[in-house]
Formats: sequence, C-alpha cells, structure tokens
Amino acid sequence: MRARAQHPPTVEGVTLASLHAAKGLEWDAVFLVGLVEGTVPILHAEGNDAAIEEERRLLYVGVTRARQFLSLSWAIARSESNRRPRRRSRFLYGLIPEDHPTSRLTRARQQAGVAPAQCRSCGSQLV
Amino acid sequence: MRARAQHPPTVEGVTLASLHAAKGLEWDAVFLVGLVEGTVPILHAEGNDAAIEEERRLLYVGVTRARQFLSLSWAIARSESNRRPRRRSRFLYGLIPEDHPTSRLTRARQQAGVAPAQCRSCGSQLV
Amino acid sequence: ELPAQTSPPPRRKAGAELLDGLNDQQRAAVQHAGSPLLVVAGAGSGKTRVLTRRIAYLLAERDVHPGQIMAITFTNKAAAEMRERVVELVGRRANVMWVSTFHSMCVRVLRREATTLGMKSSFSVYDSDDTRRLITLVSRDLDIDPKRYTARGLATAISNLKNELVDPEEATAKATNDFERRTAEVYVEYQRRLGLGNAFDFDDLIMRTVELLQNFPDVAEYYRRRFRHVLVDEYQDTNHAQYTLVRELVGTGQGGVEPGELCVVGDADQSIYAFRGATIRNIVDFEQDYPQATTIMLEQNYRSTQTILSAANAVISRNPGRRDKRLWTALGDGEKIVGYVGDNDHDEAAFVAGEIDRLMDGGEVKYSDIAVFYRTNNQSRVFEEIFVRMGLPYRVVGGVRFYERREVRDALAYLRVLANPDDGVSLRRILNVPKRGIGDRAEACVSAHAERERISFDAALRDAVEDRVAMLNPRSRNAIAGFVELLDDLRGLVTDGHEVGDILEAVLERTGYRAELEASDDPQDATRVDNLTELVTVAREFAVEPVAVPDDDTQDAQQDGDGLVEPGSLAAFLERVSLVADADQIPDEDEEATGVV
Amino acid sequence: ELPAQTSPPPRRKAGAELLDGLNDQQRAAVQHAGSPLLVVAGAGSGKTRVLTRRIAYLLAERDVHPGQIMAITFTNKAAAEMRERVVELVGRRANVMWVSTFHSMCVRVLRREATTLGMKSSFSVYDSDDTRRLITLVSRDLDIDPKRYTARGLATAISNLKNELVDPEEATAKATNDFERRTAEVYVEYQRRLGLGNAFDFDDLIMRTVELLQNFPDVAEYYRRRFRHVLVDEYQDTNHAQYTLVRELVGTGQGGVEPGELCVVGDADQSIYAFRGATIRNIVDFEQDYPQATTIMLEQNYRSTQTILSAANAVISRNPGRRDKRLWTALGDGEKIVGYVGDNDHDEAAFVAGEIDRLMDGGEVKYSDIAVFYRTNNQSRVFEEIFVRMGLPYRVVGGVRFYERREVRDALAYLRVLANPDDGVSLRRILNVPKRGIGDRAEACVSAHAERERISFDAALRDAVEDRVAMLNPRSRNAIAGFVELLDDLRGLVTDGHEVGDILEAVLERTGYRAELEASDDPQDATRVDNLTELVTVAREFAVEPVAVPDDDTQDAQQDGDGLVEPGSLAAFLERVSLVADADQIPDEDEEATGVV
DNA sequence: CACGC
DNA sequence: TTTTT
DNA sequence: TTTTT
Repeated sequence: MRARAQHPPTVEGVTLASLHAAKGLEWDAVFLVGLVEGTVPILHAEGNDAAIEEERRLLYVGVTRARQFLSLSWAIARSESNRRPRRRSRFLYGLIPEDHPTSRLTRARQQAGVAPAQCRSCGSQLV
Repeated sequence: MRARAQHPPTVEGVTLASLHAAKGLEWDAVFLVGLVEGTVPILHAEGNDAAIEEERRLLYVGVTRARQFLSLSWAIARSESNRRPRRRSRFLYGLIPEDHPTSRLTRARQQAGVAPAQCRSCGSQLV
Repeated sequence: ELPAQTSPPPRRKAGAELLDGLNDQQRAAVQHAGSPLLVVAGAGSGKTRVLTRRIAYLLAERDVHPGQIMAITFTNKAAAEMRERVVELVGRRANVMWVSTFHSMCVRVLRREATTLGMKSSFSVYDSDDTRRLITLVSRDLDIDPKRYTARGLATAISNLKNELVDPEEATAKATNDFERRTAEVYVEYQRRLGLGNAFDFDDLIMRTVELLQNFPDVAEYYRRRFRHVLVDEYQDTNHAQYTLVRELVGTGQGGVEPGELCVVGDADQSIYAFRGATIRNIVDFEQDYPQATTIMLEQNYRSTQTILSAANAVISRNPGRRDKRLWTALGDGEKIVGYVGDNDHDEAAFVAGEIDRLMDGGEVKYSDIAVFYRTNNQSRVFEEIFVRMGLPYRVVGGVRFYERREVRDALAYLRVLANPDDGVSLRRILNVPKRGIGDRAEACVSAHAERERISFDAALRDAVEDRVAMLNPRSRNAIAGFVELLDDLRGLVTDGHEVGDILEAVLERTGYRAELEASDDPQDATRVDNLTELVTVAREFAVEPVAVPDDDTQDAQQDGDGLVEPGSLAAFLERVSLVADADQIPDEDEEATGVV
Repeated sequence: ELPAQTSPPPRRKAGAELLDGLNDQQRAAVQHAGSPLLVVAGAGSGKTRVLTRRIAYLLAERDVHPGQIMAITFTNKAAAEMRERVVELVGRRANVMWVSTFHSMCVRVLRREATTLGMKSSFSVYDSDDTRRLITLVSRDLDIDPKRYTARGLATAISNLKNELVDPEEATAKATNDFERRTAEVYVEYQRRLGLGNAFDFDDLIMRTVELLQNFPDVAEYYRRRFRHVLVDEYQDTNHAQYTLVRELVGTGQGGVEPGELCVVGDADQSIYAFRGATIRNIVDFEQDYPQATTIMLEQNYRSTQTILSAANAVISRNPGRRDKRLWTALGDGEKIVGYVGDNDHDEAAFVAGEIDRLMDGGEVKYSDIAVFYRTNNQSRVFEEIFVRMGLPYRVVGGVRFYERREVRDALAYLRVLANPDDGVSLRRILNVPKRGIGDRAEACVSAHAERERISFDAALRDAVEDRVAMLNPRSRNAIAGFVELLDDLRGLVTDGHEVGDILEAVLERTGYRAELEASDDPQDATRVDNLTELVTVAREFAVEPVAVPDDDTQDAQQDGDGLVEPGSLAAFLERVSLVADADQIPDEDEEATGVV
C-alpha cells in the first residue's frame, strides 16, 4: 500500500476496451462481457453470413488475449425497464453446454430470486 | 480486502464537495484545498467587507467539519500555462505564521526544484 | 414523598431522562419556558440533540400536544431526521407535529387556503428552471432585449424582491433605474402568468403565505391558536420573508391570542448564504426583535480536537462585530494540523491523495470518513483525475441533481400537466418532446391565441384542434390534435385512480419518450433511460410507502383537508419531488447531530 | 573445417544466434528464401519475433543492405516496435530501413514524387474529420440534400471506392443507381477540391501511390530496384488498394527487374476490419495470387494456457471454409474458465468487479494485468460506475482521441495553414475561430469568389482585403484584413525558422484562442487549455527529439530529398501528428510480441 | 448581419 | 462563485 | 457497431 503511494504512475488500472481495441495485446486476466445475442454477434450482422463469421472472429480475438485467466459472462436483461429476456451468444454453443449451471441458473433465479452462484467448472467441459 | 468485496455498498469513497455543501456534516479527516487569494476569499468578494467576512465564515465552516485530522493546502500556480504566482489566503494569517516552513518552501523550491517536505508542526504554532 | 420516590409517575421519569447526558447550557435550552429563546449553537455543539430533546420535553413535561408544535428546517433531510429522532424519544404520536421545511410548511398552508388567494388547491410549484422558462416567455412577450436582461438575471432580481416581500406594485413604484423598471415590468406580468398557470414559484410559497397571514386575520389567528410552539433551525439562514413568516406565525399577542413560544437555533458564524438572500442580521438582532428573549450559548464542542477548534477560533475571531464565542472540547488536543504548499494544483492534489493513502494505511479510518473541500466546484477536476489513476474511491457532491436532469424534468412535466392542466410552463415544455411536429411557429400561434383570448395554453390548444387558432397550418393542427388526445388518454388513467408508477410508466411508453432515448446512439441517453427507470422505481415505492404524518394512534382529528394531499396520489408525488432537491447527495451517516461521546 | 569450428566468422555466429530459441516453424520462416512467403501466425505464436529475426537474418546472413528492406505495418506503434527490436539485434544501421505504416510509407513516396501527380510537396494530409468537412462544402455547392445524403455517408462511400482503386471517372461510369450517381458526382468535385487545396486524404495516400507506380513505370522501377525485400505485417487487414500497392512494389519481374522478395504475416482468424475495407481474401488467396508461394503455419502459442486455447479453438473452428489451424501450448492447462450469468448488466459488472478483487487478493496480479472487453463502447458505462464506487483503478480505451479533440484540431489547423496556404479546409476551419466577426455570410461570399475565379480560398481572402469580393460588407472586409495580417505575421515566424513549439505558442497567444478558453466558465474549457499545453509540450519535445532515420553511422547517402521532410520542422511535426492516431491509447508493456518463456 | 439557441 | 427549496 | 491511418 505504502509502496503504491510512492510510485503512483505504476498504478495504471484495469483496462476497459472494445474487442477491436484488444487486438494485438495480451493480459493475464481477461473478462469478456455482454456475450448475448444482439451484442456478440451484434444485431446488425444478423442474416449476413460473412458478418456473423467476422463477429465470431472478434470473440476469438478476445479469448486469445488471455494468458492465465478467462471469464465469460452475460446478463439476461439489460435493465429493469426492458422486459424481454436475452439469449446468450450462439458462439458459446459447444463452449459452455446448454444444460450447464450457468444456463440453468437463469431460470432457477427467476423463481427463487437467489443470487447466482458463480461457476468454476466450465473449463473441464469444453468441447 | 475480501470483506470489501462482500458488502460493496459500504465502500462509499472519499467525499469531494464545495465548502457550502460541507455545512452541517462532519468527517474524521478533512482536507481544505486551494487556500489562495482569489479562491478563498473568492475574487468576487474583493472590496466588499461583508462578502469577505462571509468568505471567512466559509473557511470556518470548513475547519469545523473535521473531527481528528485537518489539512490546509494551496498551490502557488494553477498550471504551467499560467505564469503569475498566487498568494496564500489572507485567512491563514495568524493561523500559519508567515515565516513558517510552508511559506518558505515556496521560494526554496523555485531555486532547488525539490519536492516540498510536508509540515507537521503548524498545529503547535496556532495563535 | 416516599411513595413518589419508589414509584414516580411515568411522565416525570421521562422528563428527567430527557435531560440525561446534556451539559448545563443544553439543559437550560431544553427546559427554558415563557419567553422567546435564541440558542446560539456553535459547530458540533449538539444542536439537533437540543432541539429534539426540547420538543420531547415539551410533550413530556409541559403538557404540550404534538399538534401544537411546528418545527421548521431548511432541508428535507434535517426535517426527516428531526421527526425521526423525536419519534424515538416520545413515540409515534410525534408524527402529528408539523416538522417540515419552510417551503413544505407553506405548501401545506397554501393547499388549505389556496382559494383565499384566488388559486386552486391543485397548484403547481415551479422551481428555478420553470421560473426561468416562464420569465423567458414573458420577457419575449414584453420585447425585452434578452442580452441586456437575461432570464437568469431577471429571475434573480425578482427572487430578491420576493425575499424582501416586495410585491409587483411596490416594485414598480420603487423602481429608480432602467434595470429596476424593466424588472418590475417583468415581475408584474410574470406574477400574472403564474396565477394564470395556477402555480407558485419557490419564493411565492413564502411570500404569499406571509401575504395570507397578514391580509386575512382570521386565517392568521387560526394558525396562531393552533401552533403554540414554533421552533426554527439554522436561523442564521433565514431571509427577510422567512423572518416575517415566523413573526406572523408567532404573533404579537394582539387580537386575543397569546404569542406562541418561539425557539430559534443557529450560529451567525456559519452564515454563508447571503447570496441567496439570507440575512445574518436576523440572528444577530434577535434580542432587539424579541425584547423578552433569552439567549443561551452552546460552546462545548463534541466533534473536534482542541487543535482543530483553536484553529477555527483563530480564523473566525478576526471577523469584526461578532458575538464572542469560543468553542472548546474535553476531548484533548489530538493530531497537529498539516499544511502544504504545492507547485501547482496537480501537485497539491497528489499530496492530498498521498495523505489519504497514509491515513488508510493507519487502518483506523474508512474512505467515507474523509472529505476534500474546495471553494468552487471546478476545483474537483484535478482531484478526480488523480483519484481515478490511483484507484481511490470517491464521490463528488454537487453537479446536476437527479430532479434537475432533463429527462426527469420532462417526465415530471407530463405528470404536472396531468395534475394541473393550467400549468402552461410544463405544458409548453412537453409540447414537442419527444418531437411530434409541433414546431416553434405552431407554438407561437397557439401562444398568441391564448394571450389574445386570455385563456390558458391548454384551452388554446383545444381551440387549435377545432381550427379556431389563426395562422395555424393543418399539419400542425393535426399534430396538436394527436397531442391533446394523448394527454386526455393519460388523464383518464389519473381519473381511474391508477398508481403513480403506472401513470408514469404509461407516459414514458405512450409518448414514445423512452423509445426515442433507447433508439438514440448518444451514450448519455442510456443513462437517461436508467434515470427514468429510477424515477419509476421512486414512484412505485412512493405509492406503497407508509405515510409519515397521519397516524392511527393519534386522537388528532385534523388530518383530512389539513393541507395534506391524498397520500400516494399523483399530487402527493409531485409535491414530494417538487420540494426535494435531491434524494441522496451526501450520505447521512454522520450528521451535525452530535451528542456526548 | 576444424578452424571454422574453433573461430567461426562473426557473421555466421550472429546468424546462428538469430535462430536461437525459435521453434521449427519460426526458424523456417526466418530462413526461407527465394519465393513469396506467407506466415500464418496464430495468436500469441511469436509473430513479431519472427518478423524481426527474419529482417536481422537478411542483414546478417544474406548480404542484404538495410536500405533494401521495406517493412510495412498498420500502426505507428507496431512500426516503432519493429524498428526498435531490429536495432537491438543488428545495431543502428537498421535505422536506414523503411519501417513504417502503409500511410507513412506512401507519404514518403508522395513527398518525393508530388509534382509528378501535379501536387506540391508541401501537401496536407486530411483525416476523416477534414474529409467530412470538405464533403459537406462540396455537397452544399452541388445542392445535394444533406438529409438524404449525409456527409458521413458520402465519405464512407467515397472511401470504399478509393479502397477499391475506383477513380472518379470510373465511379461515374459505373454508377447504376441514384445514390451511386450522387456519390460519383461528389467524388469528382471532392477530388478536384483536394487537388486545389494541395491535400491528400488518408485513402488517397494509398490509391494515388498505386496510381503513381502504375502510370509511371520509371518511378515504379526505381522503387523496385531499391527495395528488394518487402515485409507486411497483419496482412489479413489489407484492403484492395493496399494489396495492389504491395504487388506493385514487389513487381512481376517484367521490365528487367527481378521481383522483390515478399514476406507477409497474418492470421485470417483475426480479420475483424471488414467494415474498414479489409478483405480477408487477400490472405486466404495468397497462394493463388503468388503461385510460387511457400506457407508456414505457426501454431505453437507462447501466451495462454491450454484451457484458454482449447476454448479459442472451439470458438473459431465453427467458422466454415477456414484453413484448419489449432493453437497449442507447452504451458499446461492452467485455471478453469469462469462463466457467469447476471440478472442484468449491473449485476454482471458487480460480478466482474468482485472477481477482480479476488484476483487482486491473490496478490500475483496487478490491476494493469487485467482487462475487460465488450463489443460496443457504451457497455463500458456500467463498469465505470461500479469501479469508481469500489475504488478500482481503471482506464477506458477508446473515446475521443487526443488528436481528435476540437481544440487540438483547431491549433493544428492553424499550423497547417501556415505550412500549406492552399489548405482550404483548415483555413475555413479557423477563419472565425476564435470569433472575429467573419460570419457565415462573409465566408459564403469569399467562397463564391474563390469558385468563380477558380482560385484558392486563401487567394480569395486576399482579394477580399482589396475589396474585390462582391457583396461583402466593409465590416467583414476589415475583419478579414485583420485575419490575413495575423496569418502573415505568424507565417513570418515560420520563415524566420522558429521552433515548432514557439510557433504554436504564438498561434495560441496571438489569435486569442487560449485567452478565450481561459475566460470561459465551461469546466470543459479548463481541460481544453490543458490539452493545448500538452500539445505545446509535444511540439517542444519534437523539436529536440533525436531523429530516428538519418544516422551518422550509415553509409547510405539517400537521406536527403528522400521523401523526408526536414527533421524538427513544422512540416515534420504536422506529418507526425497527421499520421499518428494517438499518443498512448493502450499501454505497450505487453504486446503481441511473444517469445519463448 | 453575427451570434446563440 | 456558492445553491438548503 | 467496430475505427490500426
């Protein structure tokens, strides 16, 4: 703590960036967020195969930025005002099984209102 | 650290506020900053006795917000572009002696370019 | 006497407890009776504690009924805290007291007596933004050069006149120069338009309540009989109108009603709102204004170290002509004060950040126990920069407040129009928001028609639908028809008694307001949507909120029609949001409220 | 043979060292000779290492002179890093190489050959903002409905044409619908105005260099003889124009010059810039385009755990028609991947913040080792909110870049006008900034005069001073006279050889630009002043900066007049800032450049 | 006619 | 320049 | 909706 105060410019902070801006760089820990249909792949790409393929490459670029730690996450609703729930990104098919805890949690919580437990087992279930 | 993550709303952070907004509240540690002529008292009050008196009350309100720790500070120049140096607030007369280290540092540093040592002795020199 | 000691009557015991842990001066202030009382309460001297104990003591020891007490503060937060703490001391019957801000108190009076002043009880309350808008309209109608006389400048001038209780006629008569004459001219018309729109501005709330009390002796007598105890917090912050209001409420004893018992609390050394019309003289001259007055000074401080208090005394003692007052503490000297001179403001900020780090290393302090204060808000910038870089959590107080945000004000304008169709300012605000093809020209046509026919803007809109407005093209007419129909639909929800939250939700949905924001690519608009969602949440919570004032336990029957709008209603919601500056600006964890440690 | 083993010649030893620590594929890529080479470099496979070692190997082992090497990248950062790392390997003689971005390389060629294309070597380079401004002007002159055809839309369309090497005439001929016809029309006039303003836009730099090489065989031959080795990084990001440029540089062997040796490096799986014109086909079809080509795949990854690589392979393998490539590592499995589903985005952000806290608690990671990535920039908002609240230090990449800020662009526009008086876009940008009484009408009069007389805007301004511009009132004429005089004064400083920093300082001072910002009460303007101060600092540092390319040690005499502007000059400064998107957007600590661990 | 909204 | 409603 | 120049 004390050391931090002594050379402050070192504390550069967590990087927040778009997937495009991530290209060419690497980090020990990477969080890929918002992995839902309409965002990854983006709504605009719908119906255009080449565009969907590029969206998939975008996620690939994101995944390959991580050295040690990788987190994949999404949210089922954007905010309380917006009713219709979201679907997780199609690019996760085969990566995280459909019946995986993260998938089931969605429904479980809607009934129970319980905070979702975090899952640390997907790594082993990769295709 | 771990505890912090568990009840996050507790971490409310350092308060940044105007002297006016400070009124009626209290903190363990208070930093009063920018104590230079033209700011405290504000330029606009110049030549108007009643206004200058109110500015002094404003500083008084600031000082009385502190429970344990009080820091008074100012800067001799606003930024590199602005040349003319500033004078410390007249309200500090009698509080921090003119020949106090904090006053002398101003000149010493301009010659030596040394970072100013922080002064922990003013408390004893109060009028 | 012995039986009394073994089993004393509960009321006496309560009274004694209420004096527990108070110092001599505090105790005297709680117990004082029979004449106006000025409590000069230095910083950290336990002011709120004295006020709340005094109220409890009145109830416990002096046979005062809660309905006879009026306690006035400046902020909603202070009022809420005071009520809460009195309830802790004496139970829920304290909820019958009037504990409110100057402005809320006046709204409550005015709702009861609106018709006496020629207004309807559904009136709107205009805040500074509405005021500025209306002045802009008036100013334009009077062909006033908006460069020479800005709406802001005129608003300030008119506000100052109202704070001095100068009405439009007197302002006209007294005007001696060009600016004053122009101001008076605007003032006259502005005030007329407020009436037409069935609205009061913030300053009106005070001024016109004074007018009511001064011009209608029976009304004044009613309130004087009712409130036997008036307590005023932060008395050094009162302006002339508020000073007069308090005088009128207390009365002089003429006309058969004994003057009420007045207790004001404040500290001239903390008077920092002159620019808002506060006159330090009100507290300084209290003993001249109320010749019978007793003054009690609270100089023992329970907050700070002696080192800090000595510094404070040194600073303030140089002000001339002040009542000599020296804060002291039994807490000991504590840490020395730190001084620092930076090369530039960035350097100074780095020093502060370093010191905060050092304090945190000590481990005895939380970030939320630390504050940085500056004179002008733009000074926060350099601190924010360095704090973000260093990962120091912080919150900036000030800036745009929740209820001042454009989207929130737009939504509330819709609600106000639903509650008070005469409210022309709100109506014109939403006329073309979101865009629905009613442009400046169309608005001008309708406005001219309203002026010519001396009808409300709402009525003029309805004339427009029937093609009775000159120079209006059919396109605009259709757009207006759609708008009027939309309003009528929404107003149907109000009549059908839907909850505020649902009404608001319908407004956002049916007007397309939210949809427009959601479609926008401006990242600010995402925040706006969130703010509206937050507003809906506030409205929903408001509907189910337990009502503070009416209380089943109490015997007081004066609840209905007592200036209170129906709890949970649209009107109640609007009243709340119009008179509350912000939900949570500064955390209320540690307040002025200081007791014995 | 024995002596060779005990005391090998230094060059051989260097060559062997250059292969140290490389895997088989990397080594093959470094050593390959005699035919076009495609290195398919998976993520984290040590691409930059291969490129730099290959260059060093050419110098050390293959008798190639540094002046014969051209290495092309997409970013200045990549170019700087590549040069630096080659210098580390082979010493400062590497500074003679052309290691630069596509655009810088083209500017350098165009400065040498400007007159061949009818331009002056003092040309300006217009970025997307300048382009949009000029298109707005053109579009207005052509009476194009700015709603139906926005400047942004037209700019994109024209950019696409240029990326496809379609010139205005061809665009006109090929146009099949309304939009294409309008676009072509604008394109023709836009291109004319660029020439008139002695300016190239970003896309011109490539397209017109191709034009130069294709239409002037002697110029092409000069470069082909000169550069025997062309290396291209991130080949999957090339557009058609860049693809053609590379082909032209290498040549086909016709005309007596052997084709240059081409080495391209890239990864089709990382092609994510189609929307900017990049065509993945360039890398996919490389072996068809260059039938002699050899392909080497780098699949061993030195960056990530096997768990992460398997996830990556699983994601990308579902794309059809791609070259099969599976990343693998010797580093082991490592931690499992974490998955999380939030209720809403706020919840998700809270999870991420909590995980970051957890990682930090482990103590083995720094904040700067952590990144959060999202698809669209507005997704950062919810993370910023929670990070500030929790005191998590962070930096947001993206947003307005330094050289895109209004105040910076204004200041640079002044400098550009001083360097290139013909630059009408920059001139019109600053014409009335800060306000000096030259309004829209006056500008329109001067502009019309310039069009009518077919002279530059600058010349038209000078005509205005002499009252030779129609419909211009005396007030405006005087204002223009003052402006022209101001410019001439400032240009005097340039002629007198003052340093860039001083010239910029004079601009800010004498124009009153800084004074206006300092006088403003908008808090944003305080930041603007700081940014200008920063710009002055950059300019001052630029003047004293050691020059990278010319090097005393080298024997290469082709430095002067070799497309390089005078080091430290105004022109050099402008070239730097026009072609550098941002100073430091992402910290360069850890880059693609991955070696053996 | 410039300028601010 | 501060901003309790 | 992303933005290496």
